Amino acid sequence: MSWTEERIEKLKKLWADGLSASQIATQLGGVSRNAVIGKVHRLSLPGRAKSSSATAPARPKRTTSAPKAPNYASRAGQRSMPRTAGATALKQEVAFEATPVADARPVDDVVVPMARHLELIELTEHTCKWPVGDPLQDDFHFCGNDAGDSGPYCRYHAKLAFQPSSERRRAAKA
DNA sequence: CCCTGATTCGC
DNA sequence: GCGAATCAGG
Repeated sequence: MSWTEERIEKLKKLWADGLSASQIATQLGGVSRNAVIGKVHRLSLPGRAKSSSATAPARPKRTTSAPKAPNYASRAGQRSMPRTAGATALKQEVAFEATPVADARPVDDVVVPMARHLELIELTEHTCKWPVGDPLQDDFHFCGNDAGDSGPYCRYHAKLAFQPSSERRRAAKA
């Protein structure tokens, strides 16, 4: 995909909201987190403030014109990207109010890539059991994405549920 | 292991 | 301009 005006706007918004590059990439769809970061740089958007390092610490620079055998066995086979299974895009374009108030987000689907909208009875031991919506509401459902074998949640929700990571506590509402 | 952003550079 | 590969760090 290419960087259309709309997609760039979305990128700016999400980046400004403090979402991680991978999360932005997931929501935009069709791009990797690297693409997002690369774009952020090209747009000259302010990156994440780093204490002092990470920026200009005399790097060895990558070996130019060198075969550089990529013998990174530990890095092989673990790309990330197509987490979207034909899911519908979020209702992004819609609400784009000019309200200066920044605390009126739905919270629940702000960072959720997609959901299979499974009902309780449809859950299996491999479906993400992350609840979406209000259990007291009729439209309550579960994420339902593959939760693998290491937990009750899919990768994203496992992150949101556990470890506050290090950065952004915003989106990770209780 | 998972993740984060930052940088370089071939395309 | 784009983004994969890579690096550096949590």
